[in-house]
Amino acid sequence: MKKISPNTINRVLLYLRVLEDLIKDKRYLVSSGDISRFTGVSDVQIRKDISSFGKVGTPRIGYRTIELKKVLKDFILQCDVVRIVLFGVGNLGKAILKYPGFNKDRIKVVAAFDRLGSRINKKINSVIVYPVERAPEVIKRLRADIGIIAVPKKSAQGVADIMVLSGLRGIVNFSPCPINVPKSVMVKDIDLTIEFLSLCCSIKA
Amino acid sequence: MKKISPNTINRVLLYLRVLEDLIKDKRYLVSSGDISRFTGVSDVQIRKDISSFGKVGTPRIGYRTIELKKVLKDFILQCDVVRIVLFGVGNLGKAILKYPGFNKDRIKVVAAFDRLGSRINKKINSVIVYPVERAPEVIKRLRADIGIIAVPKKSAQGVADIMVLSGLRGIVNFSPCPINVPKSVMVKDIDLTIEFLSLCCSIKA
DNA sequence: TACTGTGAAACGGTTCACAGCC
DNA sequence: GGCTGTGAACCGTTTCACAGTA
Repeated sequence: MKKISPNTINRVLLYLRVLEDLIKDKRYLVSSGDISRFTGVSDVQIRKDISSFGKVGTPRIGYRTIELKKVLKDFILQCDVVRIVLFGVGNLGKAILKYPGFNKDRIKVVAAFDRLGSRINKKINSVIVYPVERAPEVIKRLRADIGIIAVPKKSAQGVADIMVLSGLRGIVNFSPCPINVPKSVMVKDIDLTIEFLSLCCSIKA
Repeated sequence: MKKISPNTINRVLLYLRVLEDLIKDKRYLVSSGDISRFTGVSDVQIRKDISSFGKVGTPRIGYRTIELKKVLKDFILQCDVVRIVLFGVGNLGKAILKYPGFNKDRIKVVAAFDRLGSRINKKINSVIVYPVERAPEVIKRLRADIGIIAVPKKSAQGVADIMVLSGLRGIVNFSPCPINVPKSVMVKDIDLTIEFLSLCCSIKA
């Protein structure tokens, strides 16, 4: 069992998505070239990624979709469902609660938290909004894995602290500032401003 | 003039943000160690990044914030304001239109587009929603640089085609499928589902 | 022929170690 | 001492070239 890099994980998740679509369309064979066309990843890269999990394809034929899906899933995703909690039910938070792409991938927002009294105890898309104080208790009870920070900048670190205390092991941080957490907690920053500015710079080049 | 990688661009944008805060606080000197603490980037990396733009710091003292800001800005961001257009005014689109972080960084959403009659000709946060058909004309008139795809998966490629035709050179794609565009157009995919699943996998490791 | 699998080479980015400077 | 700047070493990832196979 070797360590597999975040980059590879992302790519494999793309392959899995393609495989699921193919299987739904009753296609049972696929080549690395096909997957390349669907994902934009080069075919060599795809073969390298897959071969690191064992020999699963057959030369001249390709990969059997169902088998490949099973192999990739076993290595990548032992968890059946991802339970996430949301901090901050503003515009962005609400959009996440209503995001339609999660269901089919077994991602489930199990609770939301906010400080504003007017938002608390409401249900949004059948997710209950709790006061922040109840976070540790609720998170432990619902056994959430990952938390989303969708609060204003100045509250971000405080929320992150609560998340760590509550036992979350992964954080997606939408706030435009880096947060400080123990190394054991994985953080993924998604900073919209930086993304736009960065893209803008790349264009000029 | 050397090429500078997207990674570096992202880091430099972080430095710039820190510098602006420091200058606002009337701090005129800063060391790479300081910036490291604020951004999480290692101090050596920071010095490497900065030194690729010339010798701007002074040993024993550090960098002068105002000067450094100017140097970085000149290399990174010649554009004064980024004009973006939004395709798809659903939950996510609305959240983007209301995102508060853009103003201070001179990112401006100049127009939005949708197919739904009920959304068209409304103003959201003082941005007008046009019918998709008018996109090429409006985009050219407003001289937008970058477009956002916030439409359902099945419409994503069609919207991307319109964007390319309209002359946009950068696309931020929130839809969960890769889009096909000429190499001259820069694409940044932000796939929420993949992000969550990926984080989940990293946790298990 | 058309595909997978893989060792080797090439590349790019990060870290290290230290020179230079005040 | 404390800081910047930089060539060299290091590491991981991607690409190349090709062996192997039905």
